[in-house]
Amino acid sequence: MDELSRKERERAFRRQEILVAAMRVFARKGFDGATVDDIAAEAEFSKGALYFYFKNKEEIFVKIVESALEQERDFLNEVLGGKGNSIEKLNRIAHGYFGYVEKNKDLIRILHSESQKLYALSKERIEKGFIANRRLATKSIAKIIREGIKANEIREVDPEMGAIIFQGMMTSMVFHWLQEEGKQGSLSEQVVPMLDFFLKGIAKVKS
Amino acid sequence: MDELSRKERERAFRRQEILVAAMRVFARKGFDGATVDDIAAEAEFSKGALYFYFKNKEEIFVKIVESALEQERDFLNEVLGGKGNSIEKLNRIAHGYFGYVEKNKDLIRILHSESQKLYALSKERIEKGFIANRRLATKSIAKIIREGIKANEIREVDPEMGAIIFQGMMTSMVFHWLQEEGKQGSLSEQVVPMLDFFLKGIAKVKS
DNA sequence: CATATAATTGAATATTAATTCAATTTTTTA
DNA sequence: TAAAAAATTGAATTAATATTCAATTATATG
Repeated sequence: MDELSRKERERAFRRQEILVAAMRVFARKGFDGATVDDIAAEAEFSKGALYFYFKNKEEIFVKIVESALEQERDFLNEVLGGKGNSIEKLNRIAHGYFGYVEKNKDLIRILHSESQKLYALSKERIEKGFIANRRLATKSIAKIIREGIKANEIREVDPEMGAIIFQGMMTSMVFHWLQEEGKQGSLSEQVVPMLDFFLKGIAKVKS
Repeated sequence: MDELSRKERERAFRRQEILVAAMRVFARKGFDGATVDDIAAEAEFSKGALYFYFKNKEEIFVKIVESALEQERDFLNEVLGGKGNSIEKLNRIAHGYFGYVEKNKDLIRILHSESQKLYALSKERIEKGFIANRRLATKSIAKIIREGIKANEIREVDPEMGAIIFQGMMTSMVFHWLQEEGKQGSLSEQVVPMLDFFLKGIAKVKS
């Protein structure tokens, strides 16, 4: 039983290795641009082995996207909680998000650039999952802004609108960073002044 | 001579028709997803005719991107000029841009979703062209913000940073709108409140 | 109108890459 | 350690689609 369990762990581990390798290749070349040979080479397996572990190329892609979805959900549940005043919370969300993006660069790149394929291949469940995640974030951020207004820390703005803009701003920063590759420093660095800009715009002016 | 010229006009017109049809197909299916048959069907020509007008599928794509580049340049040169105070100028840029996006939805969708292919296929010239366009816009917007600060219309912010955020905000709105397809109203409508949000954040508070 | 040129077609071919599978190697089991 | 099972390989096959081209039709020219 112990033996069996070890074998299963190893099999799962190899599956995972293949997925990680595939992720790198998809990030570099996109779904159509990446050949199964590319993925096999990156994973240091033969083509045939990939078909032992996965039904086909599409399944590899879908598994990657599925895991991305779960991971994102976990991340959101973690980062959207937390203590402090509203400004601190927004700050922590932004930094958390950028840290998350930096740690999962390949995954994020795939989600950004392959959104069409994602839509074409992924089952409803996945589609809905990502939408639900986004909504969850919007709602949580709006709530923080609303409380910030009550606590006199934030100007009178429409909380929903503020949340959407906050998210849009983060997205566009990530977008910009992904396009520039490694030409610049870390995303977190880049982003501190931008975050300040937003917070200054929204924060109650001291008088 | 007049005859010859008419023939040339017609040939150019047909080339253009093919490009527009291809644009629709690429927007829908991406470069790899779109087959030459798809494009031919959309253009109401046979496959063979496409190869009479263009060397291959790649050339069709590159021509589309090239024209997008020119068009964008023209648009920027037009919209970045204009009179009025700084807030009016920013307002006009945002509305102009959203109008432009709405008029060129397919093109914009291709540029957004096929950025990898674009990078892989397009020659340096094109690559540099788009970067130059972006820089041009950043510089112009920063200048407007700088003048706005001098004129006491805008708070003390870093003009460059403000410009980047302004662009990022517009980009993310467009991104959002493209993803939502026609589920919502026009982009311009959507965007008025968001623009206000940004302008209120940046505008000098009346006291 | 007859001939030459241009435009168009779609079946045939070439290319590329996904998928399969028989053979081989490695690991487990008894 | 020998037989069975699992894992792995890469060459052969299949599938999809880009490209070519000989034949056909339409248009221009004299």
